[in-house]
Amino acid sequence: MGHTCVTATTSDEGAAVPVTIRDVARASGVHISTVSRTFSAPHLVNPETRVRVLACAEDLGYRPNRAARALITGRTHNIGLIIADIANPFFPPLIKAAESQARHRDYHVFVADTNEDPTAEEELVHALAKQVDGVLLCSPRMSNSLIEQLSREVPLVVVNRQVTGLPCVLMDVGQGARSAIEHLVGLGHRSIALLGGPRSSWTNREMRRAAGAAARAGGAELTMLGPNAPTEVGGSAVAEQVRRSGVSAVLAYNDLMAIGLIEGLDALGVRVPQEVSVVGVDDITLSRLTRPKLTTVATPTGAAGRTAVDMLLQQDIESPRGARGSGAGTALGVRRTTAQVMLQTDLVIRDSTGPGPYARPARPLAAPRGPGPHCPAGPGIPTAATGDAVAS
Amino acid sequence: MGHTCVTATTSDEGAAVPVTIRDVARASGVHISTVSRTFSAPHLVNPETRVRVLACAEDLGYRPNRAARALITGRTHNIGLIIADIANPFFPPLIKAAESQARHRDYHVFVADTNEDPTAEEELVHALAKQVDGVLLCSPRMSNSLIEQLSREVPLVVVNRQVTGLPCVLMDVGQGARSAIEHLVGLGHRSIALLGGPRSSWTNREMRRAAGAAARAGGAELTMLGPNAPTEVGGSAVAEQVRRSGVSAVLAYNDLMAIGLIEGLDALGVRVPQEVSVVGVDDITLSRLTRPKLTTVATPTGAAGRTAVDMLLQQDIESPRGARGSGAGTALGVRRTTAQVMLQTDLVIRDSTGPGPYARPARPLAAPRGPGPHCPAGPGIPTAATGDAVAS
DNA sequence: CGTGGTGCTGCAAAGGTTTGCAATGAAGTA
DNA sequence: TACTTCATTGCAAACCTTTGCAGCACCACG
Repeated sequence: MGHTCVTATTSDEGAAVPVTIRDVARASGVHISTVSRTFSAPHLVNPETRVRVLACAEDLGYRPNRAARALITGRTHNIGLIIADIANPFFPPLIKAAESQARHRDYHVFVADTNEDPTAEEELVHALAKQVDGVLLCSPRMSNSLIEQLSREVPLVVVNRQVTGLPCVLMDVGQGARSAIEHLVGLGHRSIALLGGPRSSWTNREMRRAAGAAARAGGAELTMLGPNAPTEVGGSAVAEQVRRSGVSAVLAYNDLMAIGLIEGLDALGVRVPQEVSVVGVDDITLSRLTRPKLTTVATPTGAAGRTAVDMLLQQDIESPRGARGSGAGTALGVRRTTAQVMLQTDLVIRDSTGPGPYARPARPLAAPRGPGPHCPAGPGIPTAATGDAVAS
Repeated sequence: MGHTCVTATTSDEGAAVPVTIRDVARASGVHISTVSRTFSAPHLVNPETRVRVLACAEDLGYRPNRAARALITGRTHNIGLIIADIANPFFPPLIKAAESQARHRDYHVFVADTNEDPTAEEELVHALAKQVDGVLLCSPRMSNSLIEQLSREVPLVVVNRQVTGLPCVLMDVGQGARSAIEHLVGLGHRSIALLGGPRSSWTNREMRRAAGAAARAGGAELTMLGPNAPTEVGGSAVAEQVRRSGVSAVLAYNDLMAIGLIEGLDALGVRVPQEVSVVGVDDITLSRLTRPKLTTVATPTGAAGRTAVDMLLQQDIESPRGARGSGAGTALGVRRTTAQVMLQTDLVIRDSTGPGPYARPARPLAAPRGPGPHCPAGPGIPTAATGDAVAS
C-alpha cells in the first residue's frame, strides 16, 4: 500500500462564491468604474467614496481578478522563469535573487522545471506566453533558432546562453576555466581532464574552448571526457575513467560533478588532492561543506538573476504588448534594445587542489596564488545597456 | 565593476503582433466560434473546415490566449506550488513528481518560493488565486487558521501539515522518528539529542512528540536542541553544542542538518559514527554521497507530490468554480471531500550510525569499542519537556 | 451672468475567448 | 410531399476589468 488514509470527510461549506467588482459596486452604491479606480487610480476618486468602497471590498473579501485585468491592460505583472533542473543547487540562488528583484518591481515570479528536456522547454514557453509579461530562459537546451522564434511570441531574456539579437546574461566561464587551468598548471599539473556537461550547453562549449586554449598555452595536455549528466551521479560515474586516464587534475563542468567525482575516486582509493586535484564550477554552498573543501570557479548567480529581471522589465516597459491605444506609432515595429551582459567569475581556491607531478619543490604550501585573488564578487547591479549606443 | 557589456544593439523587428482568433477566422473565412470549436471541440466541426482552419492558424502562428479562455471557463489548467525553500533538496523530487503528474492531466505547475516567510506565503496565495485552479501548500509556515481562511479563496491541498477540514498529504515522520530512536537504542545509545527544525513546522512537532515517546519507552534520555535553521549551516552551527552535551547519538530534523552537523563535528575532531552516531531525515540524494553515508529516515517525497496533485484535481473537477451555468444546484454549496493521507516512511541504515556506549559486547560489527568516551554515566542534562501535552 | 476650470462619477466599449441557442441545409422517413 | 433528424455553422451574450470620454455640480473669475 504505502499509505494509510487517516480521515475522509465531506463538508459542504460554500466554496468561495467569487465576488466581483460588480458586487462591490452594488454594495457601496457606486458604478463599477469607480470601484476600479479606487484600486488602480485612487487619486481620481473622492476620499470619502474611496473609504466606503474599500470598506465594502474588505467586507466582501473582494480581490481584483488579475486575469481579467491582464486581458485589457496587456500586463500580468508576472514573470516566468524556466529552469533546466531545479534539483541543481546552482539555480536556487538565481531564483531567489530574481524573485526578490521582481518583488521590488511589484512582479511575481513563476518557476517551471524542464528536466533538461528541450521539448518541455518549448511547450512551457507557449503555456506561459500569455500569462506572463516575459520569460527568463535559464541554461536552455533548445536550439538558438528555436529560441529566436519563440522570442517573437513573448519577451525573452536568456541566461547562460548567447543568442544574437536577444538580451542575454552570461557568466564568464571562459575566464573561469582559464583561471582554473592556470591554477592547476601553476601547481605543476601537466595532464588535466575536462569533465564535460550536457552537449547542448553553451557553458559547456565555452569551457572546452577556453580550457583547451589555456592548456595549450601552459604546455599541458587536456583530455575531454563527456558529455555527462551534470549531477553528482554523473561525476561519480566517471571516476573509474578518470583514474584510468592517468591525469593528475580534473576540471569539472560544475560542483555537483566535482563532488560526485571526489566521492567516486575515494571509493576507488584515490585520494584528493594528494593524487588527483579537482576543480569545480559554481561555488554552491555545499562546496564549502564537503571534505576536502572544493576549489571552484565562483559564478555570480544572484547577480545574474537580478540582472536578467532588470533587463526583462526594462525591455518590457517600453513596449506594452497588446495594449489597445496603438494609434499609429506602435504598429510599425517597436524598438527593442538587446543588451548582452557578461558577468565576471572568480576562482576560489580551497582544499581539493594541490601540487602536481611537476611542482617546483620550493613551493610554500600556504598561499600560492597566480592571478588576482578572488575579490568578493560585488553584487553591483550592472547598469545594463546604455541605450542605443552603437559603439561599445 | 563586476561585469562587462559585450554588445548593445537596437533592432526594430516587429515585436509579435498578437494574432487572435479573429484573425484566423478572417483568414479561413469562417466565424470565430468555428475557430474556437476547432480547438476546444474538434468533433463538432466539419473535417474539411477543420483542416483549413488549422492550416490558417498554423500559418499565422495563432495560439489561444489562455487568460481569456480562463476568464470564461473558470479553469486555467494551472496549479500553483508554494514551497518554503527551493534551496532545500528535499523539495525538487516533490516538485518534479507533481509536475509530471500534472502534465499527464494536462496541467502546468508554477512553483514559487517563500523564503520560509509566512507573509510571503499569504501574499503568494492571493496572487495565484485567480491564475491557477488550485494551490499546493508545501510545509507551510503560517498558522492553521490563516490557511483555512485562504482556502476559501482558492482550492488548497496542504503537504506536511495537518489542517482539519482541508485535504492534507502527510508523511509519517512520527513513525520515522520512532524507528530512528529504536535503532539507536538498539545500538546501545542511551543519551540522544534531537536537533529541532523551524518552530512553526508540523514535522518538527511530530518528531519531538514521537521521538520523546520512543526514548522514554527505550529507557533513553532525549535532549532537545533547537529550533534551528533547517540547513547545512544550521547543522554545523550546533556541532559544538552537541559535543558539549555529551550525547552519543543525534537525530536531526533533516539530512541537510545532519550533514552539516557531521562536517561540524569533524572540524572539532569528533568522529562519526565512532564517537557520535547521526541520523537524518529525508534521504536526499546527497546523503548517499557524503562520507560517511548517512543513516536516514526516507520520506516518500515523490509520492507526496503525485498524491497532492491527484487530490487537488479530484476536488477541483467536481466544483468548477466561477462557471456561469449555475442555475440552481451549484449555488447552495459544493460538496468538498477532504481526505487526509498519511504516507509511510522507512529507516535506511547506512554508515553514520554505529554501536553506542551500552552496546552488547558480542556485537560482531566493526571496530571493538571501549566504553563511551563521553560522560558515560553522568547525564547532567535533563530531558527537555516534551512540549504541548495537548493531543493535537 | 457667462465662462472656464476642476473634481468626481457614470457610460460604454474593448480585450479574446467559450457556449447555449438558433438557423441552415441535407439526408432520411413516412 | 411533408416532416423529422442530424451535422455544421453563425449569432450574441457572457466572463471581469480598464479607460477614454462625457456629464454633472460647483467654484472662481471677469
